[in-house]
Amino acid sequence: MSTRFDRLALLETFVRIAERQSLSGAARDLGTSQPSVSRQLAALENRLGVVLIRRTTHDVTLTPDGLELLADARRMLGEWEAIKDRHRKDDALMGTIRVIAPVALGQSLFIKSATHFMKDHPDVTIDWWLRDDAIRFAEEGCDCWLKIGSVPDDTLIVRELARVERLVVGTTECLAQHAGIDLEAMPWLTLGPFEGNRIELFDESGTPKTFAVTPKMASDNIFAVYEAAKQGVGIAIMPRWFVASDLEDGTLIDVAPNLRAARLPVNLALASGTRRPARVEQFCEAVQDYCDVHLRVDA
Amino acid sequence: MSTRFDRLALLETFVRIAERQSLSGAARDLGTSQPSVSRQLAALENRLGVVLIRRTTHDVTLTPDGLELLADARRMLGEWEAIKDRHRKDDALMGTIRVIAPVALGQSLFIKSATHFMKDHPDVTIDWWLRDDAIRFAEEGCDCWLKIGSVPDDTLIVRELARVERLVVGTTECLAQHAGIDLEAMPWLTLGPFEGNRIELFDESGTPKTFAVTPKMASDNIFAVYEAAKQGVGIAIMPRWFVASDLEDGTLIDVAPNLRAARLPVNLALASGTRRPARVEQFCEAVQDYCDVHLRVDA
DNA sequence: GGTGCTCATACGATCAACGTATAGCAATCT
DNA sequence: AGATTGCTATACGTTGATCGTATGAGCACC
Repeated sequence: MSTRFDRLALLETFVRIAERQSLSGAARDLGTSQPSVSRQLAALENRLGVVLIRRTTHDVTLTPDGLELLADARRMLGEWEAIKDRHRKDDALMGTIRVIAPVALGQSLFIKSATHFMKDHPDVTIDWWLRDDAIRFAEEGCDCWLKIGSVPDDTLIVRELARVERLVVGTTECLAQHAGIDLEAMPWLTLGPFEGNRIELFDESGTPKTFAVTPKMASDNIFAVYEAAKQGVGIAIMPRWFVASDLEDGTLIDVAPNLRAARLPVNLALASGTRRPARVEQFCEAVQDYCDVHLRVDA
Repeated sequence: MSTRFDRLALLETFVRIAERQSLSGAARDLGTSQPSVSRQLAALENRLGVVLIRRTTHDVTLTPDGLELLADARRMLGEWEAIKDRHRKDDALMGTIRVIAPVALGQSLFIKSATHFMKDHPDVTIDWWLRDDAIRFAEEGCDCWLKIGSVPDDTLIVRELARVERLVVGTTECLAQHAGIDLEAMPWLTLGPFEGNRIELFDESGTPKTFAVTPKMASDNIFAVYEAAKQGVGIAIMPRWFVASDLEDGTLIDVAPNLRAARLPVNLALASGTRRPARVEQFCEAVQDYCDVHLRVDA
């Protein structure tokens, strides 16, 4: 019974059901009928001898077994894609890439890399989700996760893209206004997630110096901090790439050229598995190349 | 057209064809008809848009694309098995495990581990191939490769099972016969693949001493060397596990207790991939456990 | 040159998966 | 509370893809 389904298709509809949290929704996505989806799910469960999805009339939830399968299914489907891609002579990529990136980086720096990539590959769609909270990689259907700082999930493959240099910047007006004042006593603009009221900077030799500051403004949004700094409200620690043009035209200046904040690693995480679809692989390379140019360690 | 085949089944028949080097042979194995196999292969080639197997009337050869696919296909099929196994509540393993082992180890030490495993799991079949020559892992359909010395293929996952201690042994008669003679001048029985006419031994401090010997016998078979040593023909370097019982009952004795040959690593290699069938995983564990008991570093 | 094997193609037959239609059910709306 | 809407599971007839059998063609070995 039901031994004639395409097993990969079964996994495909299962993943779709899990993502849409609905059988009929998945059917619409897949361009088929709801009974067909229902049958396929039943067939998969029969083959594995496990209930994957607990379904009430209005609700659909994955069982622990289903959750476990979800990651495996996604990986296998990716590998099949990779097999297909591998034998394509023309390198016209297609399909969709799902990326999760931190908001700040995702709406400014990396989006440029992504748009370049889409221009180069017209048939590629990118799902570009910007989120700062920790993600559960196994549950989200994500091909590529950009993250600042370490990646907590050790089932993922991690590639370090860069370690961004961070420096203290402010306007000349602001500095003139507080001339002669200790760095610690300056009006600081701090970024929530990475700094508290204690700021640590390193001199050329790498020895740390901590400053206990009372921030004039604290924000969880780097653009807000950036704007405030440009308005001359205070000084802030900013990544060099973020303020590179401002440093060039003098809008902002390097307040403490001999002091630097700790470099923040920017990582790229991928689901494990030996092969990935060509579009994912090439996208990662493109991001990496972009970082090598725009986030180079000595830039 | 032909979009209704089970893609994994397609891969399955492809692998079978590649292994049997024949369409009709694969058909016999799979319990189906030859035209069906022919159609499935054609369907797979159509889907990938590549010729996988060049077939004449009497000969069947894989194209480079086909060879490339072979490894990927095997991995994917293994992962599907793993998915199935993972959800089996009963831990009754089944299926067949293909193992390639060196002749000497495979016919004596490891075979015991394998038979134990088969007793524990009645529905598991083991293909037990003993070969000393280098194998092309990608081409052979092998789940688990036991090997002495390093594994040349870096696409494989390698686990070191043990580093076997090797010592110089001989009979008391043989020693008495050549009493007072230099170790170098003794009648040596050497094992081709690992020793030439220059033998290197290490003292307790680990400093090497080389001996230029003229072997009384050289063989590529450790059992031949072993028998010759037991007959008192000469002295030989033997792994401790191989002669453990002889050392206990005095049939052979440790000729140079302060000298040891270099420990030989025994490795277990697996095809890469994130998940393997439960039977493979458990077999590897069983082998590992067996080695920990019978090949422990200090034994 | 015959024989034995190979793989590819042609042709009905079968049967599994499809879509449509229906029943049952829960939550939300009126 | 009753009506409505959306959901999933089952029943049923149909379709069409895959199947096995039969056949054709080609190479190798005797």
